[in-house]
Amino acid sequence: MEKYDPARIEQKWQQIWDENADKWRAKDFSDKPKFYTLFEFPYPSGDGLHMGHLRGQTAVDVFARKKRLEGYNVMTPIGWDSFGLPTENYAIKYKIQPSVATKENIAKITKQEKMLGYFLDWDREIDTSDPKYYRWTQWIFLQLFKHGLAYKADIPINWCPKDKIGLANEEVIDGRCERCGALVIKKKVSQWMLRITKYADKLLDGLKDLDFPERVKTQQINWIGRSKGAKIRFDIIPTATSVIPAKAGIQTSDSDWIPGQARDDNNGRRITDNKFLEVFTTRPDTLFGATFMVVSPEHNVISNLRPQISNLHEVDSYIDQAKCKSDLERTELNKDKTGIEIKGIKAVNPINGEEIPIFIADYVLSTYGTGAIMGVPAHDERDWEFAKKYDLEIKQVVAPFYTTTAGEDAIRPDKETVERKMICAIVKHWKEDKIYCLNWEKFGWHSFVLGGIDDGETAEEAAKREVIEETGYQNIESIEKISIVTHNNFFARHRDENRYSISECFIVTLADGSHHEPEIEHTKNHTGVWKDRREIKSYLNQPSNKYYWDQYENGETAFDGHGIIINSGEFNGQKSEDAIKNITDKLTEDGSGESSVSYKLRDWVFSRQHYWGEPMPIVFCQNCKKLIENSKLEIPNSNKIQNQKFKIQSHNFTLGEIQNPGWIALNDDNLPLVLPKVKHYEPTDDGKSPLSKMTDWVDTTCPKCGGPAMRETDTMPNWAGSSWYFLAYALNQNSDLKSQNIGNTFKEKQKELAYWMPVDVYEGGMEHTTLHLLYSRFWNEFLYDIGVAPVKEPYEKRVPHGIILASDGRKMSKSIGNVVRPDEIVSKYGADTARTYVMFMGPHDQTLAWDDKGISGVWRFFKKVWENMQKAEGSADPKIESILQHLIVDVSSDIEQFQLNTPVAKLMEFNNILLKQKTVSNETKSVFLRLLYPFAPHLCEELWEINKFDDNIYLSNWPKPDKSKIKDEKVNIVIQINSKNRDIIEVESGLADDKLTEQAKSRPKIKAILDGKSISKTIIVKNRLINFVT
RNA sequence: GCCCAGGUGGUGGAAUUGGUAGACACGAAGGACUUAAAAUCCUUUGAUGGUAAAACAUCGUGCGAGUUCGAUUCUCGCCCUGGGCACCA
Repeated sequence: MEKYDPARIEQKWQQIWDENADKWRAKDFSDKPKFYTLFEFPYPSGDGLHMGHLRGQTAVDVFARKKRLEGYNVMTPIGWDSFGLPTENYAIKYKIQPSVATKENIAKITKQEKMLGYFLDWDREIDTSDPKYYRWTQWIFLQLFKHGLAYKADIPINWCPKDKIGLANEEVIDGRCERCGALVIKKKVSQWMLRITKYADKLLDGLKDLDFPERVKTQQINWIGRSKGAKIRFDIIPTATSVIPAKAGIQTSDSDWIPGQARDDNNGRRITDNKFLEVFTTRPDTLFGATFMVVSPEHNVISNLRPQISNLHEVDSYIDQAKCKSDLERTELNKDKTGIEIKGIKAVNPINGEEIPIFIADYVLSTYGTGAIMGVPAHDERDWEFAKKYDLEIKQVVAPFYTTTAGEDAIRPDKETVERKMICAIVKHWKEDKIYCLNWEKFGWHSFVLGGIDDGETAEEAAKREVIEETGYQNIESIEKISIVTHNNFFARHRDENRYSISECFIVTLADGSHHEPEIEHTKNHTGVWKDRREIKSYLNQPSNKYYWDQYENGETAFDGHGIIINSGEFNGQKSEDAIKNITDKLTEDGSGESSVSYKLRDWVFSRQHYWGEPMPIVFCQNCKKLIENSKLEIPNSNKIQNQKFKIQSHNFTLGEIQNPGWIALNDDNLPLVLPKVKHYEPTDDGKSPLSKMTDWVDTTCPKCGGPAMRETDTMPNWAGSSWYFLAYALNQNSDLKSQNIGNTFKEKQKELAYWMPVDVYEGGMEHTTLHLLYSRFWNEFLYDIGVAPVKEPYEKRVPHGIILASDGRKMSKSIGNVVRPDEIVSKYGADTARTYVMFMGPHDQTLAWDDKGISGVWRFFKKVWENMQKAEGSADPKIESILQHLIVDVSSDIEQFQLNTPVAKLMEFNNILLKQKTVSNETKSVFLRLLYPFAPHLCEELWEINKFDDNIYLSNWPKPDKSKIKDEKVNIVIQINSKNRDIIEVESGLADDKLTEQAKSRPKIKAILDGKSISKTIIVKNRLINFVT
């Protein structure tokens, strides 16, 4: 027998598979059922493949190889996501053309891919930076534009004032430029945006039927963040000292628009009015509690009302400061809220006419809702903090409501309900860390001191009186109110009536221990007990008391739950749920608000001021701009996605062109708009893409009117190319899509698309859940709406993988120097070992720290497989055959669920059994090799050949279990007494309960323990355990 | 801070989804083979107590409570680690 030599056999089989690719590669319209597997295509960086690729791609290859043996026509395509920052930075640093660097990197990674022995559809290879590919990306962008889903807006970017370049978030470290360390500021830049928000509901609905892990769905749902509520308009009035001149110097334009959900109409324009401030809230029921308003620093109310603002200087400097902070820094809850009042104006609460101050504060983001909020400190935590800091009124309008619906305290419909005003007192010991509690023995209640408020008495007076009466302690040192009032509804057994209590809570500190025995009339239902502070939480069993204790212990906070409306005029007594509707209705009637839906999802910033990306196939034409603006054309307001044409004079304009006056799409025939070569890849001093320096490229003619026009010099973000690549694979464009008319080709390839889509399994990193996965679903749904994509949802099933950390538990990073690369392992142990070990390391969807110590285990495993599979043929051992059938079932279902560590363990276990055998039957060898094959294809292929089995293993069939070979088995049954393991017996599987009980009781050990005890209960779990409870 | 995960021996992990916790593998210790090393093979390996050795007993799945005959698994509260937070891919 030769030695196991992976280097030799891996090369040999890779060549054979390559030469016979026709036999296993995906074919359009094969007789076999199709199966489309997909992994996230790699970014061809200079570093080559990393561990994440190895993990993801191996999992897909294992799965796909099994599927092929099961008779599917499996596609596992590969391509390159090659536009992006790292290559551009590399180009700047080494003065190499990005396209050249990309080609080199692709060649390098291709070699690595082949070395790992993956079955890949190389005939479908794509490259996002190839003009043959990106002409389609450009075409899709134009479709989005034509359908009114692309628009220009002023969006802040990270700007390094020293280097004079825009920075990616990643390039900003602690608010400073990664390269030069200068403080980064926000600079507004006119950018292309995609209206993904218009697809928010579709993206939510689409999730329902998809086979995505729950956590992926939840994360997308939360990211989209749909919330129902109301828009409410607060009039703005001048304070006594200033007067607002009508519409003074106020302009309405698109550039005022801040992305988000603040729009009423569908054409990207915001109706700006200086006379009111619009807020979005999910809690219109708290409107009476609004005691101030806050606008974000970006809000246009500031620029619109400059003449009225009396402290402009202060306001402006605050805005400047806010520019330096990221959203993350601004919203950090533990940080001190900052803000200042805008003096000279006030807002009027539309529900009660109250005049309230307006603040500017950076904890309000311009990107969510309308960029302005009503401050309801009693019922919102952030507002609470802000109000505390700036000493603003806190007005409770919702009372926590505790109602008892079960048990002896449940409300009884046959009894009268009596409303009472109550107090609750947390009585503190004068010296020790103890609280005085009441134990209502007869009723089972544990509470603080409770009592009613008598006529003519204030709540505080009542609290003092009740404390003295009920506890007998005479001297109160201090009394302090907890601001939130609660409502409670329950059956009061001690009074035989339903009680509706409105309860206030006081913290009463005793001065000393001077004590008179309380009168019996006050204490007949309960006894008083001093409880240690730490025991209180578990001692109390009255919900409102628990709430008060929580407020006392952890400090008072806003009550943000639903409850009963108070201090709200005609809405008093309503439940929050009803008041939300009723107050919204009232506002709608008055014209000062309406119900509305808001999303956390924001529109997609689609521009980059960089070189290495897809050029935007669009030009700016002054003539056309004037033509459109002078036409005074009304922009239709429709939710439908349609490609509407608008005729102005002799020209047809698309919806996008009407919405973005002057911006004219290139004709399809002019695609691709090829990225021109430039001398320098650095952005210009004013932050524009290096393309802007190429005046002979920028200056062009308008495809619409033929007049002079300028090209857009921004490029698309890296996400663009990856948002439709799954369709590109199905298009199989390398075979016959050389030079056809772009606009029609998608339609001509409908059959191919319909055959392959949707992707059956999409494997990828958890870190892509909210961006790439959502963006690509958006594009696909859009393409579906315009009749290009055959299915609504592109991915049937999503399988996430966890990242592989370095052995030190940190992310692998070149700068730390803790990177391990797949190459190193392959060259040492071979591809089969590398593949199998990375599967064996741990559950596929979990984060793992790399540890190369374990590799030798897989290596030894394969050496033993090598020997076992070359043992002399022997007759089949029925015991081993039986175990083998279980192995088939287990390995099959594990692989199907992408649980790829356990099948390896089970195969090892079986191999260890074979180790003890002198001979192995051909049947066992054949099944075992096929089960191991997806993990270690080269090894199994070689052993298949050595055993002279038919054909090649890659053309064989996936084994099926043969039930007739499964023998009746013995099982071990644990005998427990009171759930403690006491003994274990072996019986035949499926033994009847009474026989098992008998056998178990007859065991001497069990007998001894059970002696003299009576068994109250016997619990039997089939084939697992028997438990005697005494 | 917000959203989503995870926490089990010295290490990576397993556990039929509420039923023998630690499969499989690494590492370590001892032994065999060898002039020696590597490779290979055999034995032991959660902790503590116990025994000459066993038997056996107690504890043990981040911490604290709860539900249950029984909890790594379910519920609540807390601590820690990782992923994402919109211009990295």
